[in-house]
Amino acid sequence: MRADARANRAAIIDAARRLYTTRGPDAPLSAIAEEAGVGAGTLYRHFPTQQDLVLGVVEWLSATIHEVRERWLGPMQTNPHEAWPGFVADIVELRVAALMPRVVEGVDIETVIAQISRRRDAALAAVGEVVELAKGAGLVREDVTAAQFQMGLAVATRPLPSAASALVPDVSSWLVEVYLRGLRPD
Amino acid sequence: MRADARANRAAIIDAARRLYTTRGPDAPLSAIAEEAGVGAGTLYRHFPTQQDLVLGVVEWLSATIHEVRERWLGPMQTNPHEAWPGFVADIVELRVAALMPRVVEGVDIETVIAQISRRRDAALAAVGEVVELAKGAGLVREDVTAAQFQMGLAVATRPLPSAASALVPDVSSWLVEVYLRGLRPD
Amino acid sequence: MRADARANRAAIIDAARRLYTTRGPDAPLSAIAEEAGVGAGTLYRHFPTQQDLVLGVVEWLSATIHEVRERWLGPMQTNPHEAWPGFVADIVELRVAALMPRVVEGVDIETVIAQISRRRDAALAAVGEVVELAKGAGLVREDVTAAQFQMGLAVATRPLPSAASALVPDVSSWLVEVYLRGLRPD
Amino acid sequence: MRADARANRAAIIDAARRLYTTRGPDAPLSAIAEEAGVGAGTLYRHFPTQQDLVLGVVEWLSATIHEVRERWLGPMQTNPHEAWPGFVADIVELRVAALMPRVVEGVDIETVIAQISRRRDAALAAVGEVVELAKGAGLVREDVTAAQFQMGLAVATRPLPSAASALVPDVSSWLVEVYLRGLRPD
DNA sequence: GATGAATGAGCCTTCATTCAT
DNA sequence: GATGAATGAAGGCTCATTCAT
Repeated sequence: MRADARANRAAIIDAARRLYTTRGPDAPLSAIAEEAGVGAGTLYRHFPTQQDLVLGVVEWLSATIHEVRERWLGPMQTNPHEAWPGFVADIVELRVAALMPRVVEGVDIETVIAQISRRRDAALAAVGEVVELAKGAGLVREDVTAAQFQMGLAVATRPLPSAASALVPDVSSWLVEVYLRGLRPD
Repeated sequence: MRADARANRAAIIDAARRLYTTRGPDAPLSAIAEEAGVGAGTLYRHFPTQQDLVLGVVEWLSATIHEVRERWLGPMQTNPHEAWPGFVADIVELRVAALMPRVVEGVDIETVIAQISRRRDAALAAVGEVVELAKGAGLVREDVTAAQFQMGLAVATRPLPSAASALVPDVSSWLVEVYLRGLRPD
Repeated sequence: MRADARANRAAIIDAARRLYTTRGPDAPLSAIAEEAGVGAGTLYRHFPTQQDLVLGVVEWLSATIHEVRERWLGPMQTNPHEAWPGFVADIVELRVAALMPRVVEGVDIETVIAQISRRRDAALAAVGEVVELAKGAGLVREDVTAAQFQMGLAVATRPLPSAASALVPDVSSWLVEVYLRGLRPD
Repeated sequence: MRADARANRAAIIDAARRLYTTRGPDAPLSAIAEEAGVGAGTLYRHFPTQQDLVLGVVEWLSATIHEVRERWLGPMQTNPHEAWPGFVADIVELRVAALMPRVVEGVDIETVIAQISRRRDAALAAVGEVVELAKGAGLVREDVTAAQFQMGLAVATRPLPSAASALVPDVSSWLVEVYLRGLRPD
């Protein structure tokens, strides 16, 4: 039954990610369990504490960031000015920001930080490689760190309450543009 | 008891504003009542529905934005390059962003939008006057609207979970800098 | 200001009577105060406890029952068979039953009974006079007491939840007919 | 835990029925839960809305009415005059009336009526069979419907505030007698 | 005397978490 | 291992009652 368990684990992480993204950070655990197609008990078997679920989501995030980096490392070396917006778009697509609140809130931070950090550092290193190439191409100031870049992007793309978009259509992509422009050297 | 009631009303709005800013949009109403130094029933007398509380906070916000504009209109005419960062800092200080989720979420939007819009438009007009001066001084691109400026600032300064600041110290002010740089004409 | 106070007192009793009749026994005291056009404090000044309000309503009831008796005593002597249904209809109209739950529930019965009883006895005596005439005309069995008659009528006409009337239209008047028929001697 | 759940469900219905009968239609849900020996959450799992609890009680009522009909159908055929009061007493015993307010009030009537009606019609049909036998024996007028009979009985036996019985001892059974007498053909 | 604001207890409801099957 | 039922602690809200003006 090892295969079932593994599939369940993956389903739960995916469900958590989707629900946090679509329904916000207050999605009930029961909804996650249902979305994953498992019972509440199963969720707790796999992730006894919130930290564990957080860690699971972080693992998924880290792995996916590596995939993005794989995809764009070549293009960024060949033609950085053309590739850069595509890379950024793919990172934005991950909705890191939407996950962040749950990832960080309501959690014994001392405990989780240590567990997260390795994953996070690996992901940041992957992002950093691309950012370095962007610096080389004059797309990003020299003093910008990978962590700053990633965090800034996360903040800029945090989902807005739907009603906000009514006021300023497409804030998010406008803001990413402004952000990227602001990152450039003078 | 008219004076007491008015004081209580103001205390509740202030408490709501502070708690939404510090503890996030899920601050329990009981906490707001306690912070305001009133009973739960008093909160309900003044603000029977969430909309009413939201509207109260929006009113406070609108009034305060006008004060900020009063303060900076002169300096922006005299010496825009020096005044601009100070104006922005004052707007940031209002933590509009921290209030936004509650202002927009979990509320019968159709109903409240109409009531809010007049206040909001007035506030945006006030902000807009200053932004126009900034455009005149070459600090902001011509195609930026007051709504875009304000919303972008709000998103950039939305409070992060405290743990996030551990990773990138002072993200918010760094991000505001990047944002302002990105707003400039090429 | 004696006149004002008296008018307020009457307005409160009338409001209580109307609200208990229309909105049921759970009408909030604040609604009664509003219906009476006075503040909550005024209601409490006149009727410090529920008993007092109950007593007030009972007084109104007693007085009105006497009026009904005045109106029908003559006709019942002249032409009892014709007058009897009219008398019953007038008593039904008082909606004694609708008031009963509040009159009797949630009240320190030991205390209130003593205060009520004199009024009630007077009212029952008034009803009794008419009932005696009905007995003389062969409309009511000899062993029926005024209290039984009144209470039975009250029970038979207690207001039904509105949805119940959908099932059996006009239950109340049908039931009063059956009741009156059941009261007759064999 | 399927067995436990079923037992809990039954216990909740029984508790609701008993509390509505004894403490009136305003019995707090917490009291029902306690009486049933379950937590508040369990009550909500089984009956997420008031409609659901109402429906549960109606189901119990319908089933029990059928049992009563089973018990009396034979006797009513053999010896209707002797059986009739016993049948009526058993129906009275169900305290349908005590349940009625909750069954009908404070409920989205449009929604629940449809769900209830089948059960109710079946129960009325069962009662109707016995009533027809009573008509055949000259105990009930021809124009009385099963719905009228049942509703009249319900109204006549609705529980009185305890203090009312002090005035007229045993109103309920006296009233049922009068009611039955009133139902007879002239 | 009248007013209506303030209070706080109590009820309804949701949801994270545990546990029997 | 999986399931989903049970639990109980909050939180939202109402309303009887008190009290300052």
